[in-house]
Amino acid sequence: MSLQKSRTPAQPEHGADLGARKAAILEAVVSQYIGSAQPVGSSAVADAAGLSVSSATIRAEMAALEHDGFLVQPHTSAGRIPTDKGYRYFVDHLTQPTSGKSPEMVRVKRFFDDVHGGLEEVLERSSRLLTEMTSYASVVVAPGHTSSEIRSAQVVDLGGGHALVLVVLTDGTVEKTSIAVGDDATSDAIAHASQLVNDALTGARLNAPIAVPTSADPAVAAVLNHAGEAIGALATGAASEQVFVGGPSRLAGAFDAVETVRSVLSILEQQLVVVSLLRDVLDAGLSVAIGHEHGYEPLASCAVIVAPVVIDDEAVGAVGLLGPTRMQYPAAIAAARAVGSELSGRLGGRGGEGGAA
Amino acid sequence: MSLQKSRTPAQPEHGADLGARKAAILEAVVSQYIGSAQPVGSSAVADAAGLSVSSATIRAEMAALEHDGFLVQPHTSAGRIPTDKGYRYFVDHLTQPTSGKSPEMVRVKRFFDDVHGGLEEVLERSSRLLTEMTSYASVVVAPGHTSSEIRSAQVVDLGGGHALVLVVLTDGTVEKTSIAVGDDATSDAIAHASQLVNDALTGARLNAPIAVPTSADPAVAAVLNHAGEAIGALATGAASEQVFVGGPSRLAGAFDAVETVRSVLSILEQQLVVVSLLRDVLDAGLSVAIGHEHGYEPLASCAVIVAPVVIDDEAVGAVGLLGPTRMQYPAAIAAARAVGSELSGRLGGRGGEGGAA
DNA sequence: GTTGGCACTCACTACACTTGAGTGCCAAGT
DNA sequence: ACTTGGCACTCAAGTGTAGTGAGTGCCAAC
Repeated sequence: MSLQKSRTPAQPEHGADLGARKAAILEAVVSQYIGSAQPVGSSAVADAAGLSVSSATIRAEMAALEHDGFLVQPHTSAGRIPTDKGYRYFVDHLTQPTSGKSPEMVRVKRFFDDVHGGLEEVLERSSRLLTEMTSYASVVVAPGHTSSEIRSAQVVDLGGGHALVLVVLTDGTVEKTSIAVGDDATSDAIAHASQLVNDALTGARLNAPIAVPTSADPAVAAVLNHAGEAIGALATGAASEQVFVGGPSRLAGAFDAVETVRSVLSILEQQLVVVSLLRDVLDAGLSVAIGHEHGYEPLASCAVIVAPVVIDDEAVGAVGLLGPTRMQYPAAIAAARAVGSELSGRLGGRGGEGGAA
Repeated sequence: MSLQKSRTPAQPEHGADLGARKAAILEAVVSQYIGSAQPVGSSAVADAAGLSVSSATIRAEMAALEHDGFLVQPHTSAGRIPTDKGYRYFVDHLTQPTSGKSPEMVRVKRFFDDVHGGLEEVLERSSRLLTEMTSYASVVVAPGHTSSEIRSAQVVDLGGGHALVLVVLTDGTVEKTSIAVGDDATSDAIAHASQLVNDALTGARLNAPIAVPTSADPAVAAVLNHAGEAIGALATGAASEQVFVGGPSRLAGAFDAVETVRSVLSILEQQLVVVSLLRDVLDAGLSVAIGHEHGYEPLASCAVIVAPVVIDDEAVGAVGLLGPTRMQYPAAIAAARAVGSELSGRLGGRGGEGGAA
């Protein structure tokens, strides 16, 4: 019943609380299973692992690993498969934390050097980059604009009794809503209102209460009234994050049960769920959540890798990867971290782009 | 060897060129197969169809239908399955073209009455509506802005040597790019440039060559230069359509081969391919393309339903549904048509929204 | 032209049997 | 106290044989 450090007091251990040999065996099982998706038997481990012990010894160790919850057998006469706990140990202890200049880092860096364009484009292409590098589904959650400052605000006459309210933020994004102003609003009144709105709002913050000006001219006042409502709606709307999901089709190949595929895909379609999933994982202080570790039952056979997007020491967004529990953790983690940190640099450095044309 | 009208010269036919009874049998097979996904046998047809003939007669007719390419047998002792040609006949002749006020029409109309918001939101929610009504994957291709007129154009200083060029179009959409203007561009110079750009561009059309003004002031001229390039890029960018894909997870359940699911999903992720698929089908004058009828091999087991979005007698966009060949054609067609036409009305009527708050 | 009857085909299931991968245990060796 | 080879045991997967039943095609009779 003793789970932790026990049973291997004399071994020269450097793995952690598992004993070097058990750790090596666990690693062999996990890597082989990740590669083949087939249960791994004792002789396969004996052949592969650097240990020079017989399969019988390995069998004994594997039995212990199973007893301790790191491995399971699908049926009596089969090899072993890692449990969530087994994968967890693998990522925590058996994976060296991205030694220096990983190839992923290099590739991501080069990619970001080449990308130009607006915020949305950068985010979307980041997500595509992630799925291409890892062949898992990727998620990029963009920071909301809670703390952004308004650079410019306008009301543009669209004709036909309608106008567009648009607000430019310091990070280079534009929020807009169209409003009905009624046929009697002259374009002069709209232009006047626009001027007032711009003067009043420039420099304000979206998350602070916003004071919309009034006017003595009733026509202008009417427009201002509509615009005020619209801006209020914009402020709440802009606070919510944008989500970019990339490469869900990659998941279809990862599972063999169609039902699993369906439920996982349908989760990915619900952006709110995805966002809170990532947030939950980050809040729990994890960068990897395996199987049941995140509470989302439909994703029980998935692992989630998350890396925060950090600006000024504050996590404002996240990038994530979603794949089967038997996923290529080292590469995937490296990729997610690299993209997360590059994105942090890019977004933190400045508005969020790199020049047109 | 004679395919068309023959062999049933004496029958009171109103089906078309197949004979009323064959048509009824074909219809029974198709509907039952759509429902059950199981091959349909002669006795099942005899029970279901309104015909009062024995299964032996039905067998003979079914053999003829198979000979003519409307049905196939998966193996000798199985029932029959419709071919692409069989489905085609079903949709063309055995489906009354949306008699008046279909429930789909009603639901779509009510939906559009309730939806408010900007163009993108309307499109996205349309796509969601479609997949919810039909449980197939939906595609909404929004019109490009080729013929839209510019309502307003501005350059907004973002600070840090960057600025945002934004163009508001009559349809209420906003196109934007950020540009690097260099640290020496004063906010006065940018404001001045913005004024010039707005004066020059308001009323112009994006698809016409755009003349960007110049200025004697070198600082302003530099900004104008950058803005000019950006606007050129915007014009080409804005011409391309926006694509909204909804509910791809619905496809996972529709096929049992994982490989099919994967390839179909990956097609759906390539927006360019989706757009040309819809365009091809429309150009061929079809509203339904079944199996191999569209040339896209990976979608050979899919059917595509398309309805154009028409403004001023010109097809500027499209809505589509993608499902297995054994799909609920009547309902799906009705839904696509309804959404297509409502969308046409909405977009054609005016900028593209319905008032905020 | 329709129908009931009938022989035939063939996927599917069940069952028994074999095979082989893999285990757990144990007694002997270091 | 570990390690190891040996051995009995388990069980999924593959193979061969029947039996079953859905469904067909054909044909003679109506």
